[in-house]
Amino acid sequence: MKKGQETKIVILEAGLDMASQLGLECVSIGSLAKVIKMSKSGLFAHFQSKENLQVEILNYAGRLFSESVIVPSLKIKAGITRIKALVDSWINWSSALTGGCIFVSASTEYSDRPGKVRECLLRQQNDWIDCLDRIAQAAISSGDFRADVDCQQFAFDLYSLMLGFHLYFKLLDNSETKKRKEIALDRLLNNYR
Amino acid sequence: MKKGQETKIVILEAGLDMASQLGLECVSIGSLAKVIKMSKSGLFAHFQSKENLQVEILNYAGRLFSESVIVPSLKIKAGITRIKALVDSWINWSSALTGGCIFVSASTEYSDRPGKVRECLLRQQNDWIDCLDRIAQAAISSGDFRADVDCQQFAFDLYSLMLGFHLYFKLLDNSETKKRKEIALDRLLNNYR
DNA sequence: TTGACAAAAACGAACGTTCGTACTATATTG
DNA sequence: CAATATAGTACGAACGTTCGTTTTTGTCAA
Repeated sequence: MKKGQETKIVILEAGLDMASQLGLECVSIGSLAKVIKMSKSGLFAHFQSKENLQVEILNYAGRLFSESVIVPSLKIKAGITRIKALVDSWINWSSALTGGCIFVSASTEYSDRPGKVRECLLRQQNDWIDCLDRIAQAAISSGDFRADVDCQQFAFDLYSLMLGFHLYFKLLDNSETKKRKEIALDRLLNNYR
Repeated sequence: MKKGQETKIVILEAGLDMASQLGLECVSIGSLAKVIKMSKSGLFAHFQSKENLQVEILNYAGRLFSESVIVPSLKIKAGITRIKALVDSWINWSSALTGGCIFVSASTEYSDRPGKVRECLLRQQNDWIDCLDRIAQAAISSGDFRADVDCQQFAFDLYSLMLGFHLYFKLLDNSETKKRKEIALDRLLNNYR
């Protein structure tokens, strides 16, 4: 790999970390350059604009999410087992980040900020919901879910649950959060069985 | 009311509006002053610091939320009727804001930002969860909920549902969101009945 | 393996603007 | 007339971005 690509990865890694703590909008080129000990202008040259940097951080996070959450769970037998594994790796993903999940924070940050960042995020979120839909379909095929299950409703229910978990876990630091999540998930799955 | 108090309300109103679109951290004193057509320094004098401004915006939002969501629903007969009314006014609350719900965005913004703003937000969120808990307790007393219902779990479930609704509604602009919410709410209530 | 050389990458300085905050002075209010 | 409220000006720092220069890298001939 060429030198420039290596540097870019270092930048994106630090950028993701910073975005997870402060939000994408507060990732400043100056502070990011300071963290990885390079010059503002040298860093800037890799992206040509702050907006591009933000989009690339988001895409970098998307690749990581795919690698550590989606791909592994698709290797597991379809159905409830897969869904539970997915939830586990999903939680690990957001726990691994210094701050909160970047997709959660970006979703609130950019719901009213037109531009490339918002468009990128929207694409990612819709893809993710489609992915959840397909996982529910596979659960129908495997016989774990009833045949008449509304897969888009499943996606909504599961995503909602994870958002609740994220709030309780990251902001409120509630000690019973894992238990709450477990109960809610069991109830959710029972409703579709 | 004194002149200063009137001005302060104008500021907080505009500040809440801006915070709902851009997030509390991006409410700048300069841009806010421009919006309400007064000088930066004149506006600043009301708060002595940006942090105080943010805290006051949050408390202003809290008072509004209490007036338009909590108080009205407590006037309704306890139980399922009250809960449904609460959800309705909760949705109206976040629809009325130009951007998203300020509590949702602030929750992700300040989960890793120590300071007065975070402390204020934490207090509000814990109060709100306690409020949901008491509403569930009242539903038990009224006979709508089973006696063994875990009220804190109810709070978690309902808050999760609302967070999902908020994401679908504000970012994804999903046309089926209201239907999804309705289905999830009915299922939630049935589980506690 | 080395030396030369072009391409790529990183740098430092500066641009104009905005940030939050601190002062002092002028208007407005009670 | 005193108290309160608003305006004006200035500050140092940080913002994103541009520029020209220097350093580092990869390639190819010797």
